[in-house]
Amino acid sequence: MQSTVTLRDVAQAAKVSIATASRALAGEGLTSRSTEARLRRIAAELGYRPNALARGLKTRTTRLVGLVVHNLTNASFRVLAEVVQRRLRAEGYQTILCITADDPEQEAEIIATLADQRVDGLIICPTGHNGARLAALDSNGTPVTCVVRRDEMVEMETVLAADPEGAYAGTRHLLELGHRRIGLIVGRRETTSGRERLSGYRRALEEAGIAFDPSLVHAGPYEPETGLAGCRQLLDRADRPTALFVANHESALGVLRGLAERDLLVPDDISLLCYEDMPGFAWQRPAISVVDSGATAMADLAADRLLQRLRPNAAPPAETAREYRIGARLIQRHSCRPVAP
Amino acid sequence: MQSTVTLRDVAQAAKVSIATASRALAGEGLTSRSTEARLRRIAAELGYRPNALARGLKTRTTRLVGLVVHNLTNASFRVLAEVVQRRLRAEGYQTILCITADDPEQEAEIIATLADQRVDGLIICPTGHNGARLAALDSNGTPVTCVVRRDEMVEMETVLAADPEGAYAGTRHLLELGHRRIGLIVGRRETTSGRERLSGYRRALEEAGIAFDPSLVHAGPYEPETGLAGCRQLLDRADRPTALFVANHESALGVLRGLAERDLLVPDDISLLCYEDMPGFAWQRPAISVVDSGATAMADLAADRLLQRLRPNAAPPAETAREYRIGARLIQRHSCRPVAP
DNA sequence: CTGTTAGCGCATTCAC
DNA sequence: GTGAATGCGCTAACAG
Repeated sequence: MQSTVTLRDVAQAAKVSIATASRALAGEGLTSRSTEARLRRIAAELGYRPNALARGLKTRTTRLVGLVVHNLTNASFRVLAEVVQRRLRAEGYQTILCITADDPEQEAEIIATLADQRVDGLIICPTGHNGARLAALDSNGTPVTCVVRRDEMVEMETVLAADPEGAYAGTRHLLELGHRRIGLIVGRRETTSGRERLSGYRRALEEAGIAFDPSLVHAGPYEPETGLAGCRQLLDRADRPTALFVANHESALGVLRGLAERDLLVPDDISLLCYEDMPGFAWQRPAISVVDSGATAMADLAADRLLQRLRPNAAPPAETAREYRIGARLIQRHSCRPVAP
Repeated sequence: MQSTVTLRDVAQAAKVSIATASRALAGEGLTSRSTEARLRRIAAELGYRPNALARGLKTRTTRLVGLVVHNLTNASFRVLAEVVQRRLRAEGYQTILCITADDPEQEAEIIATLADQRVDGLIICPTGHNGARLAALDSNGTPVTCVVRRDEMVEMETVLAADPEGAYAGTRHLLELGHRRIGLIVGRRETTSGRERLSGYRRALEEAGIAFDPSLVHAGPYEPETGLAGCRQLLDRADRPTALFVANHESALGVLRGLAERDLLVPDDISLLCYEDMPGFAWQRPAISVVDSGATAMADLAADRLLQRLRPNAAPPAETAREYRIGARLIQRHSCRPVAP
């Protein structure tokens, strides 16, 4: 039992006022060299640690930031959590991780609680139903940075993947290999990524002069089951697609399963391209080609942006919130092959 | 700009003292029914939200708990993060998630920072090098619950998987299918799980009257590479094992890869059993049998234990810290088969 | 049942 | 360069 050594204890031990102690330990040359050193030593000996609550109450800054995501299963969120956490800690911030399950009500409650804790900032993948709350927070001086999804209701600093371009590049790649019937498994239209990836796919087809065939598209929730269902649906067609573009990342497992069910070999029988890289894809046999959406870069940029606005000096309130896009990259491995002539 | 409405604003608006306002909103019948209702209404109208910092400073309780894990890649940690987060939030606690990367120094810093924030409690998978700090925290009134790994240096409440029994059960299963040469890929001896799973494996062999052959064991860090290396090593033997028990969970990907390299079919050419279930295993083709170490149950129990000690009434300081074990379960899918006669 | 008074631990203004 | 005093927002005695 030793804890709870306060600034006053340090001051008493050093026979100075508590104010001096505070200044010495702040260490910005507000005290004499000697007392500063002395106080520092005594504080260390006593094991003094400033009470973050008291400090926060006084300074109105907690060095806490909230990170709000839908889950930790999705690879992007996982990367986001790890990267943001690390980046912020390097700058002396603690990360409070919260999970909304993509539920607006939970999200609302979480935002409120985070505000109660007086977090200094917030990085969030919004559900899209609490934009007003986020905007209020932001304009009250708590910077909010959105990631992965945009909240359509309101203008806010947002870091997104370049999904239209990524899906375009992926489809294009397949097209260049000679594929004409490309099945697409994608997220629902209600989500930014679902919509944007579909649009990239369509644009690539159009440019290639291929008519868009809605029956080649299977949209569904972000779950393996979607992949399995989509796979079956597409494979049951008389004119089976020669390539599958799995642009709903969580579906990949289901698609792999569906392909195995039909004893279809990748890439001999069918080409396979996925969206969003993850460790499993590279270890797969054959290793699966992907459009890497750049989760790490997104996380880093989100951290950068927030950190930037967190710095005391800066803070031009909002020259209209900017949107950032992280470019996608095609990573060719061994799951795509030219269509047989 | 509306924020920062304080208790005083509410009190003034209601023309009562700030203390009365506090009591009314606390709502434990310390005020008259009518004023309570009135204050509650006014507070809502004004959008009053208590300042968690001020409250924490006063009450010495923050409803913050720290969750410290090595990473978010490991399935157990992911489950831990999701479950603990959800369970605690249901009880009004926020979770501060921190990642140590299994590095004692980072861990030490994290523990200190968490203490600075005056977290009410801590759930941690310890590196094993900061036991003293954890013990100090605990005996200072901040309950600490360890999970997944035990800190050998010190007695503390700990929730672990029943790894010896799990490994025993898994090995036993393979034995009962007639396998005699069972390759084991496992974590390093320095880790609790590495040691314990190895011991379970050995015990099962002994009971079956089979001599332990160290060359059938490949121990290594928790990475896919370990699986690949182990797989190659074991498969290169003249007397190739007829079954592989992958008890270092992260290695599974590498093992799958290694098997594919050699064009070995599971379960026809070789049986495969993994430790720790994860979504991918069930979706694999063939679906992979596993010893489920019960990550969810562990997370729930850890949350239960901490919550229990967080309740105001309870707190018999420490009748010698207890250790809990979550039983493992064998889940049979389609990756194991009797050895050919 | 309600108001007054005192801090929680710290940073900071104002004197000296 | 240092000390005394003030208050951040809230809860908890202590009176009335």
